[in-house]
Amino acid sequence: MKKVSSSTVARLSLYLRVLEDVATDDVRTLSSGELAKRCATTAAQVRKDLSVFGTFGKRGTGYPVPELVAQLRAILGLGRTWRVALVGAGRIGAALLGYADFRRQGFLIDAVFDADDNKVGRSFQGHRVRTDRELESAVAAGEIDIAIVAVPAEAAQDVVDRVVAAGVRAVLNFAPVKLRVPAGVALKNVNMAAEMEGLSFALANQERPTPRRAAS
Amino acid sequence: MKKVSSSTVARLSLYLRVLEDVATDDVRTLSSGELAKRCATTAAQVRKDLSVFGTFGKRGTGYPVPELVAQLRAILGLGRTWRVALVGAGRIGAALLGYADFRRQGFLIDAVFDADDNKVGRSFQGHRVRTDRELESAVAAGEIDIAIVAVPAEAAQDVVDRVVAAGVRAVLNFAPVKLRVPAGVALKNVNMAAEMEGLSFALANQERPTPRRAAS
DNA sequence: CCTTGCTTGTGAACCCTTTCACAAGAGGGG
DNA sequence: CCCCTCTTGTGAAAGGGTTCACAAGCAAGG
Repeated sequence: MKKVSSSTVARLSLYLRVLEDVATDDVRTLSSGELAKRCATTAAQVRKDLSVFGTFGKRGTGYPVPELVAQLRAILGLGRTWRVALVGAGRIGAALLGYADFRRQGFLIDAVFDADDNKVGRSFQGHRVRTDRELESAVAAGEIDIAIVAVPAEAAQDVVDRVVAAGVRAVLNFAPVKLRVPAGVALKNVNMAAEMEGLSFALANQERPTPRRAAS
Repeated sequence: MKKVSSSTVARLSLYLRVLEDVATDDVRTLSSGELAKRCATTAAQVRKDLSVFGTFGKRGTGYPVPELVAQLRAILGLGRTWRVALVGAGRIGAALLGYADFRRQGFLIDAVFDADDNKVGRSFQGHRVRTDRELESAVAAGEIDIAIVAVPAEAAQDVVDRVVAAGVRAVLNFAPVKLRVPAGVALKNVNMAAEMEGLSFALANQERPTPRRAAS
């Protein structure tokens, strides 16, 4: 398979969500322009993104919604359940445990770990917290596909090294640091602090009020 | 001020974190190469990023850590407190309320809103939840700088329209949709579902095991 | 004071992503 | 059956961001 940029994949997620949404309104077909409008992008971008994976549209008509939904789900690998381990049962970890969307999309949180012995043994949202020391063995035995790292920044690299050694090949990191993973391991970051600082930067460096007409 | 790419700003956040970290070890000076290594980027990238804002380094020596920390904090607008409104006191919202890092970095959650009358009046982490109907007036009166949108996808665009109309010019969106904001309003997105789907894509389309030596 | 070694700052080259523009194709109406 | 309109798929152009490569500059040691 040719190389696919991660921005393209991120947009496919959006397209899928919008398509599933309009499908419930019994829309049978949607043009790239319509889809683009609902995803805040351009028609050309939509077509380029989809064309990477095949020819799904019909000229003059647009894209058949139910078929495209099925195709996107297949492309994104959403046809199966992925087994997820959550490392770190702090506030963020606990919030994720209750995030119903995850299970709906096929992500099953299968094991929860924490290094704090006060948390070990307790249950959150029906998930019993296990000790950090069982991490490697449980991950290796449980055929975990994805690890979510929700531990303090200092501990994050260590955790990711351990889960990767235990066979995990996809990691979602919430710690505000750049993690190093070997080639062949997928890594995504969610860095709320950095996003907030980006907003801070934007506010601090905002141009003085443009009294002209606001653009779209 | 010239245009600054948002990837540059995101990296500045990382640099700042690393620099604050090494500063506690009483490191006085750090080269672009060292900083790059700790941020998983390149020396040239570090220098390019910093050069956008001025000349901070000394040739032959590197960057003076305490001074650069101060400069980065100033650039990112972290010298002051930003007033934040949280809209949506669900799981994610509640997790953010307890996120101590926010306050430490100068983000003060000043008001919490929810549309669910069962939540209104209750307190989370010392923040009393107010009714969604007070949103506009409270935001306008409270001189809120940043709105965090942590409501269901269907409600997100409406919320952002309302807070923008009430004068907010920076928004952090957790809903899994692309929001539209007028020019002059900064918008950042945190889309966990999309990140997970990106991992799913990576796993589903992973090359067959490369039995060769793993690259760095 | 001069030489040597190291590091910055930056134009230029490179690469990747997005946008443009248009030929090709589908469908509907007369 | 033909024409007209609409939309896709895609090469080519444009735009941005990253990497390269090197001159300029600072420090330390002899």
